[in-house]
Amino acid sequence: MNEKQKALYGARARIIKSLAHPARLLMVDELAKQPLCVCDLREMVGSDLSTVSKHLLVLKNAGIVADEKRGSQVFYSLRCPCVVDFFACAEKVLKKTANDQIASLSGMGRHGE
Amino acid sequence: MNEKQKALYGARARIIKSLAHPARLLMVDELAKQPLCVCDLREMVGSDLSTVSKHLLVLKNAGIVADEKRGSQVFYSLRCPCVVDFFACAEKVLKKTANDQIASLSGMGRHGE
DNA sequence: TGGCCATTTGGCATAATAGCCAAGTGTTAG
DNA sequence: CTAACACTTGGCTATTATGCCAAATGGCCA
Repeated sequence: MNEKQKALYGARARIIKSLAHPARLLMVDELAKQPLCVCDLREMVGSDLSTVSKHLLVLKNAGIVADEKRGSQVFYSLRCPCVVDFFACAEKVLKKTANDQIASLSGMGRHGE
Repeated sequence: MNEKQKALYGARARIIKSLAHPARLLMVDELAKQPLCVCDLREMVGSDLSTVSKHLLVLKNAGIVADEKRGSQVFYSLRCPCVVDFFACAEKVLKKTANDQIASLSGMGRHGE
């Protein structure tokens, strides 16, 4: 892995890593429908407000969401809607894994495992 | 976030998290072209063999790759090629971030920042 | 069988994350 | 000005991830 590759994959990894958390995925999912303020998201996630705020900072630093102040509230919105496509792929992986497990079970008598 | 959601987003997060590392992204990128053995990947990544092996275990546990023993070697292959689509989206995020930064620079005189 | 090769596993030190509470900042209302 | 609200930041601890070395495993060939 040369310097150029290190920079390229490092940048990609930072973005993907910012999504790699259940609460942040939920927030992205909700923000795909409409912009929401922190307190809305706090209710959905169910964690401490400071925790939610920090998760949003992670997403913001990665360029996933944008923040906009409206009065005393801060609304977050999805900057790149393509990230929700990650869900479909994750679902495919899960489904394939489940299918393969079932297949290996029904094939047990014939070719071991 | 109720129990059902927790399970759903937790499962998705586990998959995405398994990809959230530069070395693993490189390996996925290479495996998208062809199956490779651990020693091939070790050369590409440039880390210790044991490190590469552990990265592959992470990907395997997430269902991203499959392993197949051929003689004394172990070949890994991509189980769900859709994961490479993550790259395109990550690229979009990076590009948009770069564009927005340029835009904010040229707009500086007019609306501050 | 002995030895070599490819790979995995154990162990450990270091670093990064997560999440809570408490304190700080900024905004609106009275 | 003060109080209440929305949010962010600091600080701390617990958990998890990373990556190396060394040792263990499994296959292949003389």
